[in-house]
Amino acid sequence: MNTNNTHINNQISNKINAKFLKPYEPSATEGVIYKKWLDSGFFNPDVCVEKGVYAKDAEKFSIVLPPPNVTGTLHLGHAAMLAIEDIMVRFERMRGKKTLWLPGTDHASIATQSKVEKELMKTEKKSRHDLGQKEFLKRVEKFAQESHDTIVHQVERMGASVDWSREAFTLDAPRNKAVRTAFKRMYDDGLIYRDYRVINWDPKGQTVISDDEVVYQETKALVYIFKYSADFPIAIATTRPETKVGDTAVAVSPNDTRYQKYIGKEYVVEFCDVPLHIKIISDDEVDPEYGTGAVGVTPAHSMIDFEMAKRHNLPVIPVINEYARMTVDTPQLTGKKTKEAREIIVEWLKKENLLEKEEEVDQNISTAERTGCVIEPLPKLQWFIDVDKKFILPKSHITGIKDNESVSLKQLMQTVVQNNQVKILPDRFEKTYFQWIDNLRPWCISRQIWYGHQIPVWYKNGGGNKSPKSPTWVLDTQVGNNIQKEEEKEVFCGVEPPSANWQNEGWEQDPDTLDTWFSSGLWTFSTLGWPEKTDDLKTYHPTDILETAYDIIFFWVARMILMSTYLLGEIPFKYSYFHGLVRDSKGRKMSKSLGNIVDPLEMINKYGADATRMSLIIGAPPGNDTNLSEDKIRAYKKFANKIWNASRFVLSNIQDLNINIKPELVEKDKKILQELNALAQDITIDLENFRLYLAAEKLYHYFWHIFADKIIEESKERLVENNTTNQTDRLSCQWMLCEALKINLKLLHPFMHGWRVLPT
RNA sequence: GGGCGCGUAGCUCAGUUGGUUAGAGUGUCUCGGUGACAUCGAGAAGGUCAGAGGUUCAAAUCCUCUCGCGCCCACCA
Repeated sequence: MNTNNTHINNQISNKINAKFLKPYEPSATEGVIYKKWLDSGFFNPDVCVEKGVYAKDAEKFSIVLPPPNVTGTLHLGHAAMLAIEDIMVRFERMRGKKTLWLPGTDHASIATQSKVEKELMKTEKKSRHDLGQKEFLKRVEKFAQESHDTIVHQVERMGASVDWSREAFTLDAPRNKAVRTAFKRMYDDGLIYRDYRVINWDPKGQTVISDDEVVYQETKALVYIFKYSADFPIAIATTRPETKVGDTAVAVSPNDTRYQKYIGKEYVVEFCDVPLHIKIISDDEVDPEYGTGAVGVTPAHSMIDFEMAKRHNLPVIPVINEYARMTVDTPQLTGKKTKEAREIIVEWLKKENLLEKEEEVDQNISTAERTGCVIEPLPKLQWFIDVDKKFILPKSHITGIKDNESVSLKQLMQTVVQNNQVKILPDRFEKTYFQWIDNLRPWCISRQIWYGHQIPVWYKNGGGNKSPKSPTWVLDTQVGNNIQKEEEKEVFCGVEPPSANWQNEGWEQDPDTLDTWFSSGLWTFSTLGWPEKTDDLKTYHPTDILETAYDIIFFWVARMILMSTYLLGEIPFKYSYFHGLVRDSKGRKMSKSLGNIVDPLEMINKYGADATRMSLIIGAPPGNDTNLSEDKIRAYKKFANKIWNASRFVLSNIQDLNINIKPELVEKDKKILQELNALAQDITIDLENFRLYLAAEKLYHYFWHIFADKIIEESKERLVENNTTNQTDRLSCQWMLCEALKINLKLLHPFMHGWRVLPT
């Protein structure tokens, strides 16, 4: 900033009599400095323009803070994120750009709700249903508020120069309006639709989750090869015998000579006292080489089988419910847990001599990200976003896509990265990104969670011509009936309810809430006031950099690109910079169960925020995981102390220097300053190219091993006061030291916020 | 099955587009000094840069293969 030279000069001249504690005490300095900055208002670009810090028409630079979940406290990953972004922001601010770093928090629906549920069960032995929705939500909001306050405090302690006046929350009123607006628009374009299909059900969380929230875990499983009955011609294999009571077909490969003769035939068998009607079908999906070359088709409890059933018009018979218990109507199975049912059926198979083989295989079992519970695929009516459906994009700022062009969301997501409008750093993650899009299926966005944005859709009995897609191929099963009922209802989707008096007119709002990533996807522009046409939106969007951990590239980064290109016709950010995961000193993931979580606040208290920041920057190129040890943080506390003491030395040796009159410099000093300016150039280039880790390391090395070890050491002789023989040299040396220190501190400022101004 | 990354000093890791004796922190050893700094200074030991082959005047860096480790994605019952 243009004020800084005067500022430092004043500090220097005022310093003489000031207390200059030794050793350096970060806790005594950092808080004071941050407070000064907060009070100055310089974190707010409007204030900066007002005070003339930079011109009204200065180039802008904007970053939105990835909003931390209000599920508790920040961890070292957040600290790394704050450090990196603060460096970027302070660097650009110093270069005179109109800089905005917009903070906020995320309601993280399912994560927050399950956290509170867990706590409730632990302390009061109650479920959320025991409390009721209203009371439960009160508890969640209270918890969220407390977490928010903790997080804000931690962000401040890190020294993050965010503009608090613009703080946002993914579940506050303006963001809710944005969510409803986005939903409505997608609904009208036919991109959001309601469909009946097999989804990922989390029996513990009692909600559906998206494909991305499924975590695969390698386990050993038993595969059973058996026949439904003694006179059934084909043996099939399964790892889940309990689902077989829901089978409606056996599928074989169309070219499989072994089974040709059976295709099209139908069998009625009694399987573990359950009557089954099995049709033999042929489908390309079946691999004749694998297993017995024949697949038992369970349309209700397998996504592949469900699709197969669709193609062959097979009945869908659900036999497992939301609590992972059997619903099939036979005394020995009804109400049993799936695991128990499996044992019963295997026993029955053995008894009937139908089990041909049993072998152990490696299997990827799907579990829910948040609860860890094994996923139960169930057929359900849910809301989805269609990523393949074409729609008209009215206004496009996207290279290669014209106004009013017909495109799909997938195309939009692919185009902006392909044409480099959004650059992904490090670029190897581009491959990951494209691979994800290629495999992308409809995004399930509805959740049976209480905490979140309620779906802006209302239903009314009667009317009913706006019904969702009819699953005509579903037979008259229990679930089929439910669907029929839903279908008879009139559907209204709107930013606002169907009428002011909707409750009394028989309308009911959809009780489901939205996937938390739906609202996160809007973050770059919902925070700037969208759907309102605000100045902020005009000035700061698209943002310049989105900086986050690589593990949310799909959840968040891709969804932001989706939402922004669709709703605004423009990219959400120009660069997507990914940092790695912060692991413990042995390279393990930090987790509660391992007890190796390092609390950033504790490190800040012990070593200072600047030391903590430096330890997270140096040796951490984009995208690489870093192992962090306390030793490393301690090392940078020593560095802070070094800066402090070097500054003390310089200041106490230039007391008789008139800093307003530049003396004639000797060659040696000219050269030193030239070299330092070259370093400044070099570091600027590093920062422009996101090589923060290199810039920080170079600064560290220069300050300690060149400036302190060489330049200051060599200056000691030259500074001797009674060295009257060469006053010119002494004066030159003084000036050089003062100048070099100032430049060093300026260069250090983005990294170590405590060194913006000299301590008083 | 597909993709990505890693293997550099005892330990944890840097090394930007290939270019002088390969660096940092930490640890070890010797010495110094308490008027910037013991959260210190000077110096030392310690690396066939996983292995093999290739490209090049020149390779830790580029290419191929091998070994070891980690991660992500995928509807093989």
